[in-house]
Amino acid sequence: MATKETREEFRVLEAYLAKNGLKHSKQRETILKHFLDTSGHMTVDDLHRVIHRKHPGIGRTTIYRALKVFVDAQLADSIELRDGLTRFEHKFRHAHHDHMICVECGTILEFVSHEIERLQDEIADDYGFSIESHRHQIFGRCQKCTRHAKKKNP
Amino acid sequence: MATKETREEFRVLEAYLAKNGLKHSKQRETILKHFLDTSGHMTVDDLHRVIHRKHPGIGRTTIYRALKVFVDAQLADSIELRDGLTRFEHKFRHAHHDHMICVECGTILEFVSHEIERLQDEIADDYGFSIESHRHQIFGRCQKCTRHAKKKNP
DNA sequence: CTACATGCAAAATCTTTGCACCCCG
DNA sequence: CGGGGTGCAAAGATTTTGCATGTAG
Repeated sequence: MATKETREEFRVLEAYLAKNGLKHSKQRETILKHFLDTSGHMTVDDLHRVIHRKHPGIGRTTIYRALKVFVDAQLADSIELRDGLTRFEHKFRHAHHDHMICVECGTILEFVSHEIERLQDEIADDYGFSIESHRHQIFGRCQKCTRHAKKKNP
Repeated sequence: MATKETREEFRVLEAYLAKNGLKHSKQRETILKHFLDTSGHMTVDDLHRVIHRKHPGIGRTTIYRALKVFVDAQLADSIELRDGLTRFEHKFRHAHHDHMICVECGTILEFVSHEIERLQDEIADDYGFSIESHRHQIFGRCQKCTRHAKKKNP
């Protein structure tokens, strides 16, 4: 587990707080630590569960608010799949990508295609549309679940 | 406004109901008529507002349930943007497409790119992932709103 | 007559807010 | 000390469910 000192993300957060007249707080630091130490695409509940074990004093509300700050500070990205839950992933030094989601086991794969991004820009251009962001999600079955399905229903 | 008789969608619904042991109902027919006569990407509330004016007896719940049936019957597609509302669009004889959403005025443009779909299939293939569906949404400013923005902040 | 359909109200779910209290700077 | 931060409970918002009643087949 990386310590506070080894992670530039803490400095980024401090800088963001300072620039916006916000204050440092023990809770936000704790939440950031756990956010960074949790891999993948976590929901507020995932994070709350983990944090609450060690820090029963930190409530869900604070986690919601902290994550909003992290997103604004460019440390986190929020993504929404089809289950109504907002998930968060690391953004700092994590290049843009899109997602493939297994409807069977919930695994989330990341993919990038500069080709697709280029075509997307072209299309937007044709419409005179200026892109601000996008999301491209593919739902289906991952390799493992596809194999299982074949075994069960050949 | 097309009448019931001129629209094959009613026959598709009947067929679906029959095949699944469901019953015909006046309400579902009314909802389908208004769904078909409403263009674009409507929320349950949009539809309810319109229908309730003429048929105060039809409640939101019934509209929710009817739309679920329409989706199963392949007459409608549900889409979710970023505002937490589920929208519905016509699917029957309406080819697959994706969406560009103006964050300023809410306009929704549709686009298709066989190139992108092909690349998408290729990528999924590389991962051994079998696609079931996808959504590709581009957020930004439409031509009109881009022009306005330029005028205001040149 | 049986099973599906409907409509109201209540429940469920995720997220945001109000408010009193706390703590950083 | 003043203004942001926190945490609990309550409020919001959208969609689903329970239940008594209606009605298609």
